[in-house]
Amino acid sequence: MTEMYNHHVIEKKWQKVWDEKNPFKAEDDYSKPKFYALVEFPYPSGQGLHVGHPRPYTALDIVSRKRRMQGYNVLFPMGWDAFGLPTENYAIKNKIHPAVVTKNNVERFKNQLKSLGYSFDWEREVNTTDPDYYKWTQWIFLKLFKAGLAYKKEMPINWCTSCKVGLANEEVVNGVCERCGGEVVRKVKSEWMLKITEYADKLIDGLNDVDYIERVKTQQKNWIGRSEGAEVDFKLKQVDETLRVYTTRPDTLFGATYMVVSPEHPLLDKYKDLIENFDEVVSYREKAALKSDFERTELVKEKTGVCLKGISAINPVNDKEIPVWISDYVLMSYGTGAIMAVPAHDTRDFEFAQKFNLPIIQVVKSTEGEVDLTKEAFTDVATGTMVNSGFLDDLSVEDAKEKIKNFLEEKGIGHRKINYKLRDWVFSRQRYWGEPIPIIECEKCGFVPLKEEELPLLLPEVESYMPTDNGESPLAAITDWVNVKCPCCGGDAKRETDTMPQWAGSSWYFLRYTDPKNTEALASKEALNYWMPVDWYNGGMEHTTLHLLYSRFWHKFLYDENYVTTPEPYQRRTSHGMILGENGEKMSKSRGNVINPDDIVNDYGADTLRTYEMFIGAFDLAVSWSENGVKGCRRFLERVWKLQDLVVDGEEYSKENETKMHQTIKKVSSDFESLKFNTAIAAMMELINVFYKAEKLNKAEYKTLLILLNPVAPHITEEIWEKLGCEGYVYEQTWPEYDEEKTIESTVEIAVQINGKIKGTINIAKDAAKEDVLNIAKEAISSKLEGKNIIKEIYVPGRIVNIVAK
RNA sequence: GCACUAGUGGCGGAAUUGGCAGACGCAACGGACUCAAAAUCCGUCGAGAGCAAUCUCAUGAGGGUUCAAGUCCCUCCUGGUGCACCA
Repeated sequence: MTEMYNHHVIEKKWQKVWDEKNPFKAEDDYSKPKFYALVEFPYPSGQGLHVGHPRPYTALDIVSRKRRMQGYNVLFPMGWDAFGLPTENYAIKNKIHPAVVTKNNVERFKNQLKSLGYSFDWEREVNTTDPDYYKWTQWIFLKLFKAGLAYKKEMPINWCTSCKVGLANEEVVNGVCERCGGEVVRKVKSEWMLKITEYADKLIDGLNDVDYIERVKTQQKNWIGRSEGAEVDFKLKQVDETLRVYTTRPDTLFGATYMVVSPEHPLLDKYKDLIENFDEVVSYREKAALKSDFERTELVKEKTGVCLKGISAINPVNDKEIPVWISDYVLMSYGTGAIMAVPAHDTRDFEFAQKFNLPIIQVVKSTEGEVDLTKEAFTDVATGTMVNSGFLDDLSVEDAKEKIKNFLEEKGIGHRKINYKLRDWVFSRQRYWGEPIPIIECEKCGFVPLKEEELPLLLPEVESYMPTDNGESPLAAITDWVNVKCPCCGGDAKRETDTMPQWAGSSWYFLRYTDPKNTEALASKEALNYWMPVDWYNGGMEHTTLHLLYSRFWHKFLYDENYVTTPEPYQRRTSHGMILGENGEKMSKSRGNVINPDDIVNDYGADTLRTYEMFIGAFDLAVSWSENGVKGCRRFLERVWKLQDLVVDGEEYSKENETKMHQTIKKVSSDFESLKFNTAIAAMMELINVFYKAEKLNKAEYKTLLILLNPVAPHITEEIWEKLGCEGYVYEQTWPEYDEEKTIESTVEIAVQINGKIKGTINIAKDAAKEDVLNIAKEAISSKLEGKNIIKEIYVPGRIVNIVAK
């Protein structure tokens, strides 16, 4: 009898071996085939590792370990996305420097990750808060600035009227401040913006050349929201002024019965003397300022608005006078901040028109029957034909769009316009714990970038990390840091005191891993040329639209500037689902359903935790935690361990197990590649069930099992390998091959149906002729065919026979 | 609200992409071992009817296409993620 499986001893022992031998180090030998596996680096929060973290990490650890056994030079790095709000808030509350908080949190995270036995190359660890790192974050910003992609603009921020500080969206709960419950309003502030919209088309087109899961591509495209429409100028009746609108349905211009402008539209202040009810406008605007964009555009809510008295517009195609309204469902941030309303063919306009009794004119009819415009708008483009539209009548919607666009351009009252839902990236934060923006503002010279040799611009020490009560960052209070001489003219100037958002550091970290200690460049051309692109990047679905787009944008910019060598940063992108609490809800302290991975590692072992997280369910779906499931995986590993009692000599697979061995190798190999870890593990469970049934296995079979299981459970498999007296280590073995011929059983069992219902099964040779199979099948169910007429006989080779009979 | 996504036994989930629904695991139940319990091992395990062979129903609900539907189409219901200053 072999001794008990003691995970405490075994896991420590092998982690020590890996630390000393460092076998998972990525080599700088650029002649080997490379594989770059990347997981999203964590934010080192004060709570320590969450059981959600090991899910993606284990997945790519499995792939990385397998690739090494397949002969690749693998880069599988880890680092820390350590700037951020929670650390700063913790620092404010406990009066500890955020750098100290970060250091402690990183240490804890690192120990936890090491206890899980990941094959990270720790020599390439990066930390976004390290000045040697953020020097290059600032450097990229300067490049963006010099390329004209960074600019300042007045933008609204969330402002707590009671704390008198700017708040992150997350800190605003139901319109009030999360800390004090005070009222939150939008306050306008001049902020740094990055022109991601300039890369909108490239970000869409680039998706054709990468291998992302389909829903990630779809979601990115929808987020960018490219739409082809037209801008149309409407003249105001009372003054010589045009009101420009953006529309995706210029074909419906004849149906425009009123206009709506955003409450923030500049035209309102310009003509406030003309607007007889301007006080109503002002009070409406104040109410709108309290709502977020997404509250404003909610369809279910009752539409509100104010009709401007004293101002009206002229529809340019039929010269009809139409009223102008303001309403909060029109956003200043999309299009021109003004729309032409066509209530007959737009849902929101329809609701608005019904509420305020505005005329609804049909200009599109359906080719598939009557349209009832008293109930809802008719928005179907595919079956639409134009009516009541002068020269557009009888055209299809598609043709009408083309004709009216040409018409607008000929008459000079409008033009084609492509619009994006994507907005430029608000890059300023009025916070301490972020990268300082390396810009000096001089009254004479404007915005002056710091010289590159002055980077990194270090975060200065401050008394308090709390934002100041005029909405500036804490840096603004350090006058001797803020007040500098202009590098251009030598006159008095001031530093930018806003810092960068957390997204900045994570937008290029994958480049730094290729050459993390380089002091001359963000990474050397040679390193980038060899390692990039990332071959496989896994991360959460929640990062699909922000982090993934931001980092692709920066990468594309760096490519255009010739600093990186590939147009796309990531060749393949996959996503994992969340791990929920036992009750099926998101894990959180307040719900009391948080599982600490340290406890699982201690009670069951890292190998069990890894196996369980891979076995728990479909990798891309959210799953609930189950302690009993953990036990089941521990039991599986114990059974693998106890196979030691059954092993007999044998250099080759035994005859009776040969097919099963080859099937398992095939299944596990392909399932690891397609993220089906749960079925890969199930296949290995089936295999050991076969061994137990036979009450024996030979050494060759055991060794193959250990290699297949090693990426999932690296500690226990090394230990058994050693106990078996095998040479070397599992991690340096070659990944097993399978023979397709040997995965196929000589006979197959197939089902026999009558009219699609199963009536029995038959065993046939795998290559039996159709005639023979049908005869055997009919023989097998002859009693049930009696008195029936056979109409049709279907045979799907290796699958099923279906007899259609009456 | 908009975008994406999912719904299968008591539970987590499989199903070669239109071909035997429930692999594998958990829980439960019965048995062996034990003074006993745990662990372990063996067995049963979607629902209903029947002594039984067997039959009927069953993949969120309803309809459709097909020899055949968890898988394809239409309508509806419910859950998850994101919504730009959490990351």
